[in-house]
Amino acid sequence: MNVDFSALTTTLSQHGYKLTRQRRAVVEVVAHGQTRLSAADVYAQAQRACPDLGLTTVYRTLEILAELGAIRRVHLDDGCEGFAPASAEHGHHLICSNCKMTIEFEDCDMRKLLDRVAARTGFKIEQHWLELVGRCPKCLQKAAARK
Amino acid sequence: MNVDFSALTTTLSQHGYKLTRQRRAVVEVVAHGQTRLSAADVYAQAQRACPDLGLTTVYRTLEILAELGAIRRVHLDDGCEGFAPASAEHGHHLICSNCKMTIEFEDCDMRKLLDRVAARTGFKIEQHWLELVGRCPKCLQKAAARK
DNA sequence: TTCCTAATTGAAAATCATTTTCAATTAGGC
DNA sequence: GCCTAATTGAAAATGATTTTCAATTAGGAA
Ligand SMILES: [Mn+2]
Ligand SMILES: [Mn+2]
Ligand SMILES: [Zn+2]
Ligand SMILES: [Zn+2]
Repeated sequence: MNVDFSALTTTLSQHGYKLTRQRRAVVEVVAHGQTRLSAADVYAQAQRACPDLGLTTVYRTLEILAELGAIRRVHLDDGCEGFAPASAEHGHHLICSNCKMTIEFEDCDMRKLLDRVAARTGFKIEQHWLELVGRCPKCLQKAAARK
Repeated sequence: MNVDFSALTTTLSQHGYKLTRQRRAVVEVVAHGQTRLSAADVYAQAQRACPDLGLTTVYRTLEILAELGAIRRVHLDDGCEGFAPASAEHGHHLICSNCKMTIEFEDCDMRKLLDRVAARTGFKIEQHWLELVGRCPKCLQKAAARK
């Protein structure tokens, strides 16, 4: 389900990127991330493994990872909420509105919908962008128990 | 298809907001907007009707309009791209990747998709967030003519 | 209409996230 | 181990958005 740490570091070097201590630390955090992560989040977590990490490097590394398709931006109503691990080439994210836990899902059969909108508007649709927000099982359980 | 100017000003005052010259100018621009608009875009256009308009007021007014559901944020891969008029209570946007022309569409029958994801993940899905990107008819035509 | 007041305004300052710059460090091919 | 281009972090720059605050104003009350 999650991005694999060593697969990612391999990908990085295959693309000519050096495997620095800083990049490893960032990849480590991203690969095991269970929620969407802002640059600051990643910075805070990765610094434990790599105290002399700079926020600048976090930004730079996240950009590389996004380019490689290992992470994807996640948005909510009020703006960009950060990045989430992306294992699937074409995946979408499902975010818990309470704890922000984030899951990737792949099947998104929207052909009919897309065809309909294309026919009606005359657009040629190139990409779609879908995000779901809801309550994760844990948060549902907690809410139920509280009553 | 578009948001109605006078309907919007009425809504504003019904919600206790004063109808200032500045707000009228912003609403005017938003109501007739054919593309997604950033605060700076709105500022530039609205200033023609209201030269002493301040950017601060544009931000404040856009926030109110978003609250009232008259506009909706639009995102692209690389971040928040601004606001688009939202006439439908539950609508989504279709954006031309070339000219940024933006159209709202309402039908989004995703029940099956949502049910499937919910069943698989255990999430209780509360909202979905869908955006389509493609080429608008005009841009398609131009591209075809160029060959 | 005129008055009054709370809401609204714009300029300037503050804030906040992100990007750029640049000199020092370092990964990894040789 | 050496060398060099890639990488790094601190600090400065940038750019968008928000806050502050004194002056203005819309619109209800008289
Ligand atoms: Mn999809
Ligand atoms: Mn929908
Ligand atoms: Zn949760
Ligand atoms: Zn177009």
